[in-house]
Formats: sequence, C-alpha cells, structure tokens
Amino acid sequence: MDFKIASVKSNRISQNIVEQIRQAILGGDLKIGDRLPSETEFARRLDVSKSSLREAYRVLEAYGLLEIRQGMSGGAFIKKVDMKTIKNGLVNYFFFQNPSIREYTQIRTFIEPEICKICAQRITKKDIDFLNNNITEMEKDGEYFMGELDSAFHKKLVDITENSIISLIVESIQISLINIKRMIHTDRAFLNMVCSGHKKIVHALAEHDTDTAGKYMLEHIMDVEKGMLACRNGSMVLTDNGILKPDHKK
Amino acid sequence: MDFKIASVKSNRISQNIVEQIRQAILGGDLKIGDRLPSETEFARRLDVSKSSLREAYRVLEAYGLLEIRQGMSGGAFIKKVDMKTIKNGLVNYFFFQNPSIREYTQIRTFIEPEICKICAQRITKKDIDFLNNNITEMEKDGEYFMGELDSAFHKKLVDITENSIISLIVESIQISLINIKRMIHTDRAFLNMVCSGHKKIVHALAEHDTDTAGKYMLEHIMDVEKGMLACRNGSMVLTDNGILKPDHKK
DNA sequence: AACATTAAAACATCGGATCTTTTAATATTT
DNA sequence: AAATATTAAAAGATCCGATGTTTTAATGTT
Repeated sequence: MDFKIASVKSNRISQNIVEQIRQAILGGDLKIGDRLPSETEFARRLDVSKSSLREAYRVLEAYGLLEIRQGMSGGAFIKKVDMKTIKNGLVNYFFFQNPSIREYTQIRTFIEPEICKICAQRITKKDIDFLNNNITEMEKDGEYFMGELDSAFHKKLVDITENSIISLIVESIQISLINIKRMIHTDRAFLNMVCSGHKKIVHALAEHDTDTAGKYMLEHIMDVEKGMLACRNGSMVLTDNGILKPDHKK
Repeated sequence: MDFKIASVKSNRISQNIVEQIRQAILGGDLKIGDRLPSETEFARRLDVSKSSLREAYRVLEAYGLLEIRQGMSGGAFIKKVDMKTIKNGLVNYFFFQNPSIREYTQIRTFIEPEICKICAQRITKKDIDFLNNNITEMEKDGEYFMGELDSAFHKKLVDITENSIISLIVESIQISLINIKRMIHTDRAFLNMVCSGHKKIVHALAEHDTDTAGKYMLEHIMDVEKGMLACRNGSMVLTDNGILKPDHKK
C-alpha cells in the first residue's frame, strides 16, 4: 500500500469519550445541570470499562465542565466552567512561558488606564470607601498581605467595568504578579510606592476626573515595573530584559 | 465537640497526587522533560492503586503539564503547558460565560490599536507581503475560510509585538469570534467590509504611519462590531445588548 | 416535631489479568 | 558493512470484579 488514509490514530478510549461529551456540550445537546448516567450504567451503555469512563470524567472535571458528587443522589453533572479553573490554567501557562516584567507591564498599560477612565465615570461613594479602606489595610498590614490587597484593589476597578473577559485577564495577571513579587521579595519602599500610587488614583476617581485617573494609573503601572526591576535581592534575579530567573550565584 | 478543625475534607487520592506533582513543578523540583516513575513502580511507591495514579495522570495531562507516551522508552514526562491547552480552556469558558459582542469589542479596542501602532514601527517588507497575500486570499476564497484568514491577519500583527501574554489574549478572542461569526452567518457584505478595513490598515502600516494605523484599526474593530450586530439572519439572534442567544422563533 | 437509624445509590479504591504500542537489541539478508 | 527483518521487554491501555466510603432519602424512635 503506497498511500495513507486520514491518519486514524486510534485515540484513547477516555479521550474519545471526553471529546464526545465536550462536543455535546458545545453543541448544546448537554446543558448546565444535566446529569450523566451513573458510572456503571454509562460504562455498560458505551461498552467500555468503568476505568476508562472514570478517566474521561477526571479529564472533563479538570476542564471544569463536569462536577462529580458522591452519595445517593450524586453523579456527574454538567457544570459551567468557572473562572478559577481558567485562572489556574493561566498560572500554569505563565509559569513556563515566564513572560518578562516588560510583557506584563505592556498589557497592563493597554488595559488598566482605560479601565480607570471608565471607573471615573461610574464609581460610587461605596466603591471609593472600599478602595480607601483597601489602602489603609495595606499601609497597616505591611508586607505580608500586600500582594492580595494590591490585587484586590485592581480587581475592584476591573469589576466596575463589568466585562468578564477583561476581568479574567486582569485577575490572572495579578495572580502571576503576586507570585513574582513573592519571589523577588519586594520591600517596604515598594509597598509605600504602591500605596501612594493607589491614593492618587482614588483621589482622581472620587473627583470623576477621567483623564487624570487614567494618567495616574499609567504612571502607577510604570512605577510598579520600575520597582520590580529594582528588586534583585531575593533568591531570584531579574535579567536585564526583565525575565525572572533563579539566582545561581548563591 | 463544639468546634471544628481546619476542615480536612479528605481529598480524592488522585487529586492529592495531582496537587503534589503540580506543586513540585511550580516549586521547581520537577522540570520540563523529567520522567515520572512508571505506573506500576510509582503506584507501589505512593502506596496507591494504579487506577488512582492513572486518574491523576489524566488530570495532569488535561492541565497540559504531563505528556504520556506508550511503549518501551515511554512514560510520563513533565511538559511545558502549551498555548493550545489554554486556548481550549478559554473557549470552554467563553462558551458558558457568553460575553456580549460589546465585551469582545471593548477589550479589542483597548489592545489592538496599540498593537497596530507598535507594528507600524517594526513592520518589514515581508510582513506587508504576508498581510497583502492574506487579504487577497480572503477576497478570493469568499466566505468559507473567512474566519481563519481574518484570525490569521490579527495573529500576524500581534506576533510582531512579541508579547506572549497579548498573543494569547488576541488569539483566544479570535477563536471565539470565529465561533460567533459561524453562528450568526456573516454575509458577503461583512467580508467586504473586513477586507476593506484590513487594506486601509496595511496601507498605513506600509507607510509606518503610527497614528493612522492605530486609528484605522480602531475603526475596523468598531465596524466589525456594527457588522456583527447587524447580522440576525442565522439560527442565532443577538439581543439588543449584544448577547448571542438561540433563536426560539423558528 | 425533633432526632436517630438504616438502607440504597453512586462514587472511590484496589489488585490483578490481559492487550497493545513502542523501541532497543538481535538476527538475518543482501 | 549496511540494510532489513525479527524478537523481546518495557510501559501504558483496557477490562473486570470485589470492596470501601459518602451522601441522602426513607423509616423509625423518642
């Protein structure tokens, strides 16, 4: 035989099941809350072993498409993929991709000043209180909770934008930045710089001053980049092009 | 007993293994290319059944962290998470989240004009040829490959930016937009509008005219939004706030 | 009505048998 | 000696059936 048919590449059974169920979901045949048959029943119907089916369930669960509950009225239920699943995936991806500080900064400068401008128009008294409180907490609690509080500040702003895509992006970047900050051990000076930046932003937001709010956010993002690049005292070092590497000189 | 200890919630064995291996990777104890022990050996060492271990492997594989090869010198190898894994996850996520056209447009307007400005400075003759060729193809092949070609056009520009985070975002959005365009059956007029927009952009890029390139990209993105909102002749309809829903009137 | 018990449904885990794929080593042929 | 074919072993893929654990609904008890 001197030709080949469409590379059938007999897939794993579990992968086959996964794809079929995924397509059924994307095609609308399976909806949120729908329950798949029990393991024994479904395995029998598909004419595969329970093990293969269980492996498929594990994968779909990892995709965030399935929730499996034990017990009498348990089973496998189709589930809406939640943001946590995706954020975890992005953290894994960024871990290997190891984007430079410059790359993080660049995307932030594209998005966050614009977010800030929108916030300047929509922000409420309650939001301002939240943000001010966040800054106070950060000044008080010092370095320990810095990452989380910083993250919460930017998350609050992006939430006001009410754009789920942008929220996902900004929050995922924040998680990765927290990890980097932990590795390079940002110091007290860094924290003060962040607080001062946040304060200026909130002030402009409270005045509903669109352009100034955007401008301050941009400056803040650039300051954070500068601050991170200046921190080389941890067990990690930043190379000149801003990529984080383990410090082998120790 | 009137108090509770830290909710130990005995995890699934497989989930336990997954978390341990994931942490070993994120902590640097396991590196790309490292091979885990064989199923039998590892299961024995962890004192769990092969089934549990296999389920853990399936999950790690779904996360994109593991590659499993059969055969003599096969086994489970730690692997860099690739973009495909993440893009798949994002497609799943967006399927349920079902962001409005407005949300897609908004993030695009934040990012793509800026990308375009950078391109105006860096673009080479070869890039221009590629883009022109892409437009020609689109005009020729008509509706069928429109989505892929359109996607490739924007991917080319974002690639020039050399920012892996932004590439991931733009490409994922393009995939989701292709899906939406398929559902609402964009027409010939839509394709012509896209081609015309792309042409203007390429022209400005070829002249290295930063501001004009950015301006044309912004206009193009807004045109695409208008075009999509105008298409209500498929089996799906767009509600007034731009959210895509099945058309129940048929 | 409140609480305790029990039974059943469904997932979780185990261990071992068998099949299939892949490759390295060996043998054979040219 | 080089190319080709064969074989054996390593490792994953699949299956089966037994047993354990969780959860809840039904039932019974106080």
